[in-house]
Amino acid sequence: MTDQQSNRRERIWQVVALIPRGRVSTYGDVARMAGLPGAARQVGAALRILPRGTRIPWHRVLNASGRLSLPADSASGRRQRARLESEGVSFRDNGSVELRRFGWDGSAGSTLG
DNA sequence: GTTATGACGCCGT
DNA sequence: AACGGCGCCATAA
Repeated sequence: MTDQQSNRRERIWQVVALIPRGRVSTYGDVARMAGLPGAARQVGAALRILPRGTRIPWHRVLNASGRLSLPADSASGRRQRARLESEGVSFRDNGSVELRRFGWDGSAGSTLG
């Protein structure tokens, strides 16, 4: 693996690290913010391999529909939801989240759901 | 080099 | 709204 590729991974982590507590983003947006438009799947792959106990707020990344991409019944899925709720993020009955997306600058104010 | 496989996303039906 | 199909990008087999 070239350093380009590990840089790509680290760039993704770096972007995710910027998502403030209580806010969320999407795989696609993270990819774009990392300068990797269209590489949404790579964001998921990068988050999947995070070491245990990482400080990267991986749980703040949702899919474009505003829902968890992790199976809701899985251990990590429940962990993700619990962490989000502990940050004040609330969910609808359908599983979509009710919070604003973290985006570029102040322009991020759209409601997801 | 080819073919699966995914924490994805968009569009048409 | 739900589903399926296809594109996308990197890895693994």
